[in-house]
Amino acid sequence: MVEDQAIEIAEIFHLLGDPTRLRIVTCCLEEPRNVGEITETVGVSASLVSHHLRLLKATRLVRADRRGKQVFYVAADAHVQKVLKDMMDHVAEQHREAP
Amino acid sequence: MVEDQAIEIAEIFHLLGDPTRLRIVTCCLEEPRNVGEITETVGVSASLVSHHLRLLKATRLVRADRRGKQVFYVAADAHVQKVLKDMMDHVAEQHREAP
DNA sequence: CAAATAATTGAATATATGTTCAATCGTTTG
DNA sequence: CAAACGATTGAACATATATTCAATTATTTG
Repeated sequence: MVEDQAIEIAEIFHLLGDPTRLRIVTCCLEEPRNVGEITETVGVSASLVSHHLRLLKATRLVRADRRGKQVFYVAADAHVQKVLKDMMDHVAEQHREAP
Repeated sequence: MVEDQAIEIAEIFHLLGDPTRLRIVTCCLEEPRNVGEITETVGVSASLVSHHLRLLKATRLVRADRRGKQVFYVAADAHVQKVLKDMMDHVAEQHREAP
């Protein structure tokens, strides 16, 4: 892996590496969710959600789509889903090894 | 995804979210590498490598194995490899969409 | 147009984190 | 046993980052 690749990939991992942000991404993984829904689901302030969404959008981990007063966010693509799935498998595996 | 899961998974992403640490993991992904080799490959001080390896070992992303004066580290399991592969695919996809 | 709703923004802050440097530990070897 | 080598540790520090709060922007609706 070259330096540039490492930096770019690390940047994405870093974004997923915050619990609040990870839950935000997970929340709009299957279907588009507006900020209100995300706020409720994740259980933090709309302001904080918005700050995090800005970062996620900037790195294209989510896409935004305004419909009237509301803005809907959805996770970028299938790769992110696979990454999350693999990671859940990893965690499950770890728990099996050391319960 | 429940809160505990999110925290645990985020913790792992967080570890992979630092370029230096990501390169350390990548370095010992295929076969065990001693700290000297890692230091050379990644191009940072042995001290820094050691600090990062401690974190990676604590979260079981790598395993340590001392052989004489040297300590060899190897990435934990196949899931990590898959996660990295999916993430590389994601980055490649992004570049295809917006070159 | 004014009020209401939904979301964003910026400043401020407390905390976390990556890195460096010097000292120390464990193992081998002369 | 002392010297050498490889790796780890702890303290110190500068920087980055998550969160809060108040103010502001967009959009709809009365």
